[in-house]
Amino acid sequence: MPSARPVAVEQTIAYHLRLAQEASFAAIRRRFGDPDLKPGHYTILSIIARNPGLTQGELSRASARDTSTLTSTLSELSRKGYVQRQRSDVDRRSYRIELTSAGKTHLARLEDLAVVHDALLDQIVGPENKSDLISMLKRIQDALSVETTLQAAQQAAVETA
Amino acid sequence: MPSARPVAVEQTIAYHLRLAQEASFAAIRRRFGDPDLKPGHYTILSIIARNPGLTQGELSRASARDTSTLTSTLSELSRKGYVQRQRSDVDRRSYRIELTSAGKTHLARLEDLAVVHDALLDQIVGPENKSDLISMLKRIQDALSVETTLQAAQQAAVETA
DNA sequence: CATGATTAGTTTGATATCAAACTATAAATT
DNA sequence: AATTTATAGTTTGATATCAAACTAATCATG
Repeated sequence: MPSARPVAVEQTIAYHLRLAQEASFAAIRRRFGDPDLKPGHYTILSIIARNPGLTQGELSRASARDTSTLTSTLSELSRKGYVQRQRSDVDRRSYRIELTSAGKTHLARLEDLAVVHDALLDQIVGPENKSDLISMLKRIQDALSVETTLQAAQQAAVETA
Repeated sequence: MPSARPVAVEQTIAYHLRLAQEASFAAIRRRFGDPDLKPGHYTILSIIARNPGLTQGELSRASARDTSTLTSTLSELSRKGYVQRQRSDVDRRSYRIELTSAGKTHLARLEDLAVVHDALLDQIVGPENKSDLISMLKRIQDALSVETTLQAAQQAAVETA
C-alpha cells in the first residue's frame, strides 16, 4: 500500500486548513469579546432569520451542527428570549423556529461584529481571490461528503453480505 | 460604525473555512478508524520525529496546540511508549522530547493513512491550485496573528495609561 | 547576594462538539 | 388494522481544546 514518503505537515492542505480556521475562529472570538455574544450563535440566528419557521433538522443541516448540539444551543437562545420554538401541526415531532424581536436585535449586534471580521478576511485574501478560495473550500466539502456517502453505502453492502 | 448589510453566511470565507476544515477533519477521523490512531497524534509525533529533543514549548508553537493540551497528550503518548521526555540539563523546567522506536513504528502507521488523505485533498483542489490555496491560508494565519500581537500591545498600552 | 519578574510545564474548570442510545411520532409494510 | 421501520429532537457520555491559576526554575535588577 502507500509507501510514498509523506511530505512535512507544513506542506499539507489539511494542516493549513486547520491553522487558518483556528486563527479565524480565535479572531472572531476576540472580536466578539462579550460572553453573551457567541460566534456560534451568529450562524444559527442568521440562518433562522432568513428561514423563519424552519425545523431543527433543517437548521442542523444548514449550520452543519448536529441536532444534539442544537438542542442545548436553542434551549439557551430560547431562555434568553432570542428564539421561540413551536411544535409543528404537520409533524408533532418537529419544532418550527422563529426569531423574537429581542433575537433580531441581538442578531444585529452580532452582525455588526461579523461584518468587520468578514471584511478583514476578504481583505487578507484579496477581493480577486475570494471566490476562488470559497470555490476550493466548497470543493473540499462536497468531495468529502460524497466520500462519506460512498463509504456508508459500501458499509451497508458489506453488512448485508 | 459598520451598518453595511451583512452578506449571507454562505458567502463568507469564515463559514466555508469552518465547513471545509470540519469536513477534512471528519474524513481523516473516519480514515484513521482505530481509536489508537488519533489524528491529533499524527501532527505531534511527526513534528517530534523531525525535531528530536525539542521542548514542549517548541512543540506547542509548531503544532499550534496549547501547552495545557500537550501535557495530557504527551502523558498518553509516553504511557503508550511512543515518546520519552527527559528533563533538560540546560533548563530544569524543560523536557527534551524524543520518539521511541515504538513511536516511530506507530508514526509510520499514521503516515500511511495521512498520505492518502493528503493526496485526496491535493486531488480535490487540483495540483495547479494547491500552492495558491496554502498561500492564502497562510496569509490568513499570519494576518490574524499580527492582529493578535497588535491587540495585545494596545491592551498593554491602555493598562499602563 | 537578595528580590522581583518571567517562564516551562501542570492542574483545574469551562466550553462546544459529536455519537450512541433513547422516547415519541410518523411512515412503510404486512 | 396491526406491526415494523424510520425519523425529530433529547439525553448521556466521551473527547479535545483553551484560559486562568499554579509550582518550580530561571532571569533580570539593584
